Order: sequence, then C-alpha cells, then structure tokens
Amino acid sequence: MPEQSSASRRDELLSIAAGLFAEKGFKNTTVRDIADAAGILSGSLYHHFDSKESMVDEILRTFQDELFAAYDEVLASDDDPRTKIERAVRLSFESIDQHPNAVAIFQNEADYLGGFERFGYLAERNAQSRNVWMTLLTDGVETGALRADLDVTLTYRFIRDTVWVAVRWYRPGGGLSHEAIANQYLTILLDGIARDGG
Amino acid sequence: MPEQSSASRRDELLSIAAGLFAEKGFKNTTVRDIADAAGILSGSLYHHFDSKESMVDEILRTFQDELFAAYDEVLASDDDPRTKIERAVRLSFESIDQHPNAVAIFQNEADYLGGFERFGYLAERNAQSRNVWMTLLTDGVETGALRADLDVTLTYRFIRDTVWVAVRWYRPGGGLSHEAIANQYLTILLDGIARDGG
DNA sequence: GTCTATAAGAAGATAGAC
DNA sequence: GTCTATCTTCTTATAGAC
Repeated sequence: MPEQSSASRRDELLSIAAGLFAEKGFKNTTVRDIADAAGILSGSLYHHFDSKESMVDEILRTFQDELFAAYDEVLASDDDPRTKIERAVRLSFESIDQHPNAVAIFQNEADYLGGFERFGYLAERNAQSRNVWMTLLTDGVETGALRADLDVTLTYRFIRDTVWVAVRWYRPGGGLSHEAIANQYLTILLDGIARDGG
Repeated sequence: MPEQSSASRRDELLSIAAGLFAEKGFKNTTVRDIADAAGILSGSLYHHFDSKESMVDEILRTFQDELFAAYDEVLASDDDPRTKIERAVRLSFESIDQHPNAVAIFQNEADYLGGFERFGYLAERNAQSRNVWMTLLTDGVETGALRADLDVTLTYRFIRDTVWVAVRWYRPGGGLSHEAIANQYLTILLDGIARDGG
C-alpha cells in the first residue's frame, strides 16, 4: 500500500515540523531544520509538501477542524449553562494535552499569519470561537448561573486567553494531568481565590 | 546639543522598531521595514545601532528595569498581603498601558530569545518575577487572606499568564482604561465569576 | 522517497561619500 | 545623520538523477 506508507511519512514529517514551529517559531524554523530533524535533505521535503507555508497550514487546519467539532458538540447538547461552560473549558485543556504543538503554533503565529489571504480562515475561526463563548456566557448570566453584573465580553477574552496560555507551561505526561489543571482552573474561575466570605 | 538630538533620534527609531517587532514579530521585521517606517535607508540604521538584535535588546532591558523597580517598591512596602497582590496586579496592567510594545515583544519573543547567551537576562528576570509572586501569594495564604488550600505555584502561573496576555487585546486610549481592566480582573480573580453562594 | 546541484531572492551588515 | 553601493550569507524552492 504505497499510499498508506506515503501518508504516514507525511504525518511524521508534519509532526516533526510542528514540534519545531512550536518550539522556535515558524519563521525561526528553516526547511533545513525540519529536514535535519527528519534525517533527510531539505530538497526532499518538497516531494511531500508544496512549501513551508503549506506545512503550517495543514497543521493548523487539522487542529482547528477537530477543536470546533468538539465545541459544536457541547453547544448542541442539552446540558445546563454552567455544565456547558465547564465542558468547554475541559475540552480546551484536553486539546492542549492532545495537540500541544498545534495549540502553541496557533497561539504564537495566528495573529501574524492571519493577515495573509491564505490564512484568512484563522480570523473566521477566531470569530466562531467568540460566538461559542459569548453564547455560553450569555446563557449563563440569563439563567442566573453566573453573576448578573458580569462583563460578558471581558470575561470571554479572559477565559479564552487564560485557558490557551497554559500551553506555555503545560507538558503532557508531566506531574499534572490536564484534568487536574482544568479542575484547578475552574475552581479559580468559578469561585475565586479569595477566602470564603473574605 | 548634538548628544541630546542624537539620543532623541535613537529613541524615535527604537520606538518605531518596537512597534514593528510587536506587530509582526522580531524575525518577521526586517531592518528595511524599520528604515522604511522611519523614512531612511536601512544602512543608516547602523549609524545608531550595532545590529537588529541590539535594538530589541535595548527595548527589553529598558522595559524590564522599570518594571522590576516597581515590583521591588511593592515588596518593600508595609501594605498587607492582599493589598500588595492588588498593587502588583495594577502596576502590571499599568505597564501594559505604558509600554504595550515592549510587553508584547517580551511575551512573544522571550522564550525563543532567552535561549541565546546575549538574552540570558530574560531567564533571570523570569526567575525574579516568580520569586516576587510566590512571596506575595505565600504571605497571602499564611495570613489567611487567601484560601488555605490554594495551589500557590499554579496560581502564580495563572496570574502571570492571565495578566500579561491582556496585551493581546488591550489598546491604550481605547474605551477601557487600564485601571478599569485591573478592577475587573481583580474581581474575577478574587471573587470568582460564580453567583454568590451558588 | 531521497539525493545532488543549484537557482533566485531576501536579509543583515559594511565602507566610504556627502 | 543619511545615502550610495555592495558584500555575504542564509533561505526557500526547483530540476533531474538514482
């Protein structure tokens, strides 16, 4: 099965590239870096991919397709608003656990890459994410699960940034599981760090 | 006064470079980009600076010297632990307001640049920041101002990341002052977003 | 699927004139 | 303090052999 073998090699190279892009940044990673890490010469990469750009494009698209499918599942469920928010937070940390490189690349490069036509879908996904969270939070306030005086827009940005920034220090397989981090995060987010009644 | 005029021009160029580094990233900004924005040719930049690297170095050093002087002042004060934490948070948002470009550059590039000997001081400053916050939070727990069961290390990373990430969307002079953001942030952080008693 | 060889352009930096 | 002119190196990408 030549196609399957070819596909595996593609995935392997993509995984190597993702690790380097995440660690050093897209621009700081040369095609020679990727080829070296894969044990081949830089020209050989072009048998598998059109360009360095198309590599990062494929990494980001694959990751985002999966992530937003998961968000859609939460939105479509009939859980109560607070449970939906918790689920959305948990699946985000799970995503950091499963695809740390893709998350890191997205966090570090999306702003810059999004300015190019080829990566316009990054801005669309950003708007889609905003819709998901604004819906969850607005429902939370309307049903009384969240404080009535909550600034929903500010809270959306707060959650978005604070969840995904964990990719900077979280290491899969380390002492702290993504479930434990999600629990701690939800505790801080939903109950605050001030002493009860303090 | 040739020195003063020279110094202003230096600062002007540094400010232009900082804006580009913050917007596009260090590696994505060429010396030609900087020169174009300043209305001169790229070669002329080297009358003022040794290299592109020395420009970002000066930007980051200046910013960090000021920031850590402010932290030291809070630490040395005789405010109670909760007030110190609030002050540290407020001065961080003020720093984002005053030096948004330097903060953005630090957030985006410190991890990568810190790997080079020349930028080793970035790792030192990182450790120093950790010490500041661990001290503030440990004091907070010991005096009963913060929950006794708080994971201090996790909370430190949480505060560090959540405060500085605001540089991604905060715009000085916009509808929201840095003081207002600090207040909202402290409300979420210290009281949580859950309904009282919910 | 990888290698050899190389083209084409971009980027950081320099020397000396003005 | 800036410009002209240019060097060198790095980087992406290509063509064709194996």
